[in-house]
Amino acid sequence: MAERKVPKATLQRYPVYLKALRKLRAEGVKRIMSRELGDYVSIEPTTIRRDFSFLGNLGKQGYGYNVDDLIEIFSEQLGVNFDEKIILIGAGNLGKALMNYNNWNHVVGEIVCAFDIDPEKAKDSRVPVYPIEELAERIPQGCRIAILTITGNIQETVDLLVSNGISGIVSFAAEHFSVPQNVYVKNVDVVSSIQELVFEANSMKG
Amino acid sequence: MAERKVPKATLQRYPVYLKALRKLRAEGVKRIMSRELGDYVSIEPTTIRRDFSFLGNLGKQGYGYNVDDLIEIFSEQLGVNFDEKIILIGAGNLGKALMNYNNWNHVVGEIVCAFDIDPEKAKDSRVPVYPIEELAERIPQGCRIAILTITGNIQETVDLLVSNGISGIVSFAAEHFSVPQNVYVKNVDVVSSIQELVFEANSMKG
DNA sequence: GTTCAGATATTAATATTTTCACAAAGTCGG
DNA sequence: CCGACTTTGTGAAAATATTAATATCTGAAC
Repeated sequence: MAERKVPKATLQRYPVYLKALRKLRAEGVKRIMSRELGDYVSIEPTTIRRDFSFLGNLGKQGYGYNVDDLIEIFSEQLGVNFDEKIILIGAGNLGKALMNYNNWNHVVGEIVCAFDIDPEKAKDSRVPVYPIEELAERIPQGCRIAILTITGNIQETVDLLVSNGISGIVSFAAEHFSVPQNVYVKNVDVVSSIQELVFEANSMKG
Repeated sequence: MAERKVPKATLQRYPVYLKALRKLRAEGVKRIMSRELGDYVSIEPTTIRRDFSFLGNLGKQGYGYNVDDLIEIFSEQLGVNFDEKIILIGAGNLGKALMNYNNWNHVVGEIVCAFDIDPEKAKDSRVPVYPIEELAERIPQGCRIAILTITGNIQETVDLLVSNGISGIVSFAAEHFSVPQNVYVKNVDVVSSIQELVFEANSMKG
């Protein structure tokens, strides 16, 4: 029952659950039922139960789920307790905003250091900023995940990251790039998001 | 053949195509086949052809697609030529970074103005920042899309936006909120994205 | 104890999305 | 201008994902 492959669609909802559960716990909720949680995050209770079932028998019939237990399991699964070391590529406006993002630690590891073509321009940052050429020597041991906020030389930079062991990239880059099969990319792209919304809005009108 | 409802999954790929096509054009590519484009963006050629088919007969048999034509069509569909007026809610670190984001204009409209609880703190910004209470009177004519970068009072703020005609929200907020059926929300969440990557990375290991 | 209401876990049914397979249509070299 | 070749567009099949239905389990009340 556990250990089955988690569907992609399900995986995308896990962080939503974790966020909601944390919020609920902060409000003092100790126990929750799939229906309540469903109302809270706008997801069908049935979908929630199935999503949970991939991680084991998390609930009890006639009772629901223990909020603390769920948080622990999801935290584990989503890397919160692994203290993931993350590097940031690009220390411009956006990069700085990400470095200063509070609530970052203890949620999904931390940004350990940053790299930029011009490290001087980001002197007042919370983590060390190194020149991009020093990536190979400066990259932390076991680092798998990079956040990309640069605007030029994307493909070249991505190739460099991949050849240095990065297997997950969160990209803010407007430009497209290619990666090998075993590397995962999540695009965090405001422009694309807006484009989707515009398309939706326009098809409503028609 | 056109005018059929575009599936959600397809819609999410349109911005990917547009980005890739722009890149290809910049490289001098005039014409492309679904297989090539598929290699480029890691999407099956068949999927690409079907995605395209919702917008009409864009290609020619035995030839492929004209890159310029595709770009024009996608730009149109995704609002690039509509000069969409966008408002920004929250003028903190992230909000400022978004305002200063270059390449913003001519890609999907522009941020016209911002709103914040404390407009004073963002005096040096590129667009006017108004107090959130003035939203109703300051919101631009025909504005449909808002970017949300605030951390508290989410639901209340969202309700205000919706009641003032906003039908699309790009949210950077960590917290979940509810919207009516006819309002679309795209969540842009770095932390969630990283969590997904960590989960993937961990299931690779296992 | 025993019963019963209530909620999960899971099987079956439905809906959506992707892929296959191929006819139709246009290209391009000669 | 022809005809072999290529690539699209699309119905049908397969694979995924969601929802409905049901069997099963829990815990509290009596």
